[in-house]
Amino acid sequence: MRTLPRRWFARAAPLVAVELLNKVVVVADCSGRIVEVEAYTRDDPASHSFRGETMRNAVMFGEAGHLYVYFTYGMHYCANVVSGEIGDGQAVLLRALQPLTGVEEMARRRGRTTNLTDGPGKLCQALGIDLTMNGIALDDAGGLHIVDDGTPPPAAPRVGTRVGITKGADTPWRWRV
DNA sequence: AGAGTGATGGGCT
DNA sequence: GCCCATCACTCTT
Repeated sequence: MRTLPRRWFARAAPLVAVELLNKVVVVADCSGRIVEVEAYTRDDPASHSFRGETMRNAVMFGEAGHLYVYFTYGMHYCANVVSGEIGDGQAVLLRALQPLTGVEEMARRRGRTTNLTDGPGKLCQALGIDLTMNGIALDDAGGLHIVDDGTPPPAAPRVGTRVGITKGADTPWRWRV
């Protein structure tokens, strides 16, 4: 059971994404196993970093192992883990978790007892992630960290392509357990 | 199980 | 203005 150090994330986003599967996200008493992720790189038209650095996406261009949180659709937050080296503009979006601990608290935050963390906006609501956590380091005390409990990444994760991008063939992928 | 749709607000062209 | 890396609700197979 070790908290992943920030340097662990300083590799290419697609690689970090696959290895994040089956790791555990911990926020205070709540935790969940990562079962779906998506990698975003600088050359991906769907990536926030595609059009360069702005005030909003600055964290994504910073040091790996930090949390990039953004607000979208007028009501949802999404959490990403910065990867690569400084300036790369790479991140991995946390898309879904399997709830492990603190289920009651997550249910209270969600206002329901089912489908607590099966979507990027849902897991942020369940874990209480909002813009105040944007930019925090994942190996700092408190806040959010990601731990390895010994469960290996799946040998053959389900891979999915993304569609709906106007530019040509899309490289970013989505991995599921 | 899957398709359609309204809610809602900040960021970018 | 228009676009979203969304969600939940509703109605249809």
